[in-house]
Amino acid sequence: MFSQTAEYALRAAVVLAEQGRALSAAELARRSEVPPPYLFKVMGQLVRAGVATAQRGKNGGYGLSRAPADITVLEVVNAVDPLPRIRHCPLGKPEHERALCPLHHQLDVTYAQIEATLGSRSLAEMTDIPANRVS
Amino acid sequence: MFSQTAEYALRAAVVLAEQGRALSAAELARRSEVPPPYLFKVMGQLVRAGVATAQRGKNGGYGLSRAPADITVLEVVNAVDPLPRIRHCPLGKPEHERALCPLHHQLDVTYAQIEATLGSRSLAEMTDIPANRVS
DNA sequence: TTTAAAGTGGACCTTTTTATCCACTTTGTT
DNA sequence: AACAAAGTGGATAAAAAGGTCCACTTTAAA
Repeated sequence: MFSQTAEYALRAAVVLAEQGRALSAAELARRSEVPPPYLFKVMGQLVRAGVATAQRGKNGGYGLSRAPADITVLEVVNAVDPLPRIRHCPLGKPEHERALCPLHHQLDVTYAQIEATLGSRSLAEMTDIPANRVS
Repeated sequence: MFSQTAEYALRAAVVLAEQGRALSAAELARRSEVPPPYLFKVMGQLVRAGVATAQRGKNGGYGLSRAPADITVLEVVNAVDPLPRIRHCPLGKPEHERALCPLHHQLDVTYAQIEATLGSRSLAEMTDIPANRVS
């Protein structure tokens, strides 16, 4: 359901949130267990989406662009693998142009639910710090 | 998010629900706009999952194995592309063996939500018959 | 009982996703 | 200024998903 890339992006983001500081790609890859060469790809997407920051050159590394409490799980997922929404019936059906057919409406409602759920959870809540843990 | 195969399976199932009778593969493919050769693959999975029935030989075709009101959207999705659930932390972390880390717990909660939502909707509700339509 | 319609299963091809590698650029340190 | 650590971008490879094809079996009807 969620892609492997989304899983990697979330792991890396949560590690950065837990550490509270920038980490080199090598260290971030080790801690998040993301294949090191692939981590560059994933982090590049997070940087372009404005979720992470990259520092090039010696002593460089990756950090979060905002406080963990201000970054949602949804933002991370959307940076690498955007949650789809169904705006038009996949079948060309003209009678479904204005209102989706019941099936696609239901699927879209389901996507909207996922968006709402993940959009209401911050990276801070995903760290192992017990105070932040929510059911 | 939902795979193309799941989309095809749902379309075909809803068409069968709307027609209320068995349809040949050719006619089902046409009405559901699923690539005809691929429809065999998809329907084979629905048959094996006990959601659809196949009649071979002359005048054969595909039908639903139960009344549309007794088949959930979840069953159709699970037949071709099972909703994953996270039971163990994808990282080997021993400290997460008993309780998932907050991140994977949250992802699993999200999957559970999707299951609950799709499990509460029947194929009958996905037909274009207004009486059945639910927000 | 032959025939032709219709689904099955397996091999195969294509596209997308996942993953790797390397030449290049950036930048702190000496 | 030179060097080396560290991220970037593009080419490439491997694996999975999506899609096609065909020889085969089943079955109703003539």
